[in-house]
Amino acid sequence: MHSDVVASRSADPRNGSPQLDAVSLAIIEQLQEDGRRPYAAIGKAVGLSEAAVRQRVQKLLDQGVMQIVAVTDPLTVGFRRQAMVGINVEGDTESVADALTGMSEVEYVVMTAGSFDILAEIVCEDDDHLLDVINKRIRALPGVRSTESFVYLKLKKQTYMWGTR
Amino acid sequence: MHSDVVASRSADPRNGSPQLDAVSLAIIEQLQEDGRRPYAAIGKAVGLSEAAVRQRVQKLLDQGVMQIVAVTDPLTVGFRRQAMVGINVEGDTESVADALTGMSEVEYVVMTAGSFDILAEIVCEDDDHLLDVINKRIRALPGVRSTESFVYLKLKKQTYMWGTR
DNA sequence: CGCCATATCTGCGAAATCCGCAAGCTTCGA
DNA sequence: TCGAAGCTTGCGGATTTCGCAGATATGGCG
Repeated sequence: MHSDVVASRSADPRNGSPQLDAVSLAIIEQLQEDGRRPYAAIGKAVGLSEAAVRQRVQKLLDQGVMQIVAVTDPLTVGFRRQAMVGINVEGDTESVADALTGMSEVEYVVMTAGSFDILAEIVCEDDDHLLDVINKRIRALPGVRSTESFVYLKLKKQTYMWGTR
Repeated sequence: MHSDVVASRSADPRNGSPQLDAVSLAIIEQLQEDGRRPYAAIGKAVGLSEAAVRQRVQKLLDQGVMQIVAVTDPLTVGFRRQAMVGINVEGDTESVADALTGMSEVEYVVMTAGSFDILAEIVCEDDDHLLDVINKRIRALPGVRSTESFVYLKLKKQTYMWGTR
């Protein structure tokens, strides 16, 4: 009675991406609008029973495909300095990325194509802490050729609504 | 109980940053670990009644201080091209940032200090769409002097645990 | 100082939701 | 043809959510 939707669209064979069908996508979209929406309401929206939605959501969480969390703008909340750091690497880029991943001050790490090999977003207590992380810890990583920092002045937008538009 | 805690720390006079006390911070941390955690459990953790937690959470949501949502890695999910775009502006930077905010493909906009005035993260259907957004729409904005793109290859880390470490 | 308005917290029942479980059905692939 | 996987329906019981009434501050203001 419903989903004749496009569905699949894997596009990435390796990477163990657990192929999501259109229904799971729809469930995720529902939870992107409201992470606390009841399973029954989601089921009604995507054409599934409450129990089925519950099972799927649990699996998506277990698999790490999605997480349901509160997000804020640290700057608005009041404390901490934030910055994006562009990094150039010689040698194994991924090992540097992994090292960054291990740092608690680093919230976001992405490998990119362009004049930076890696972009990392870091959140710190204050300017001293920020300076310390960038100069002492990141620049000290083996393979790091150079870095460039962009200190956050103001966050203007932050959404999680891809797929819903 | 009380609050001789630091609290305030606005740093941004306008912007109506609603001063958060230590209790609200603690509530947010709870929801950063699990966006669906029951109010009663949160209350027990932060020392408040269930109803009080409910009220504060509702207010935080209404005020836009936080949002509870499902987050994913679009690349893992399987479709769409992502990129970070660094932008240089001549004239009013904020008006350019506002224009970016209005674009549905733009998920993240932040004004920065450094060799870029603005960083914007964009999520697209495919390469054509990406090219279109960058070259036709962003570069066409009045005041945009230049842009530089960083296409995402792989997301390595993504957390929302500031405050909890 | 006394009073009112606002804000916040607590303590309830009532309603809704979550959760585990079982039985039956369909599909898909070995 | 058999078996695994996934969905549905149905069901209680435990848990959670929700709305409201009654305390308890707190901050003006005359």
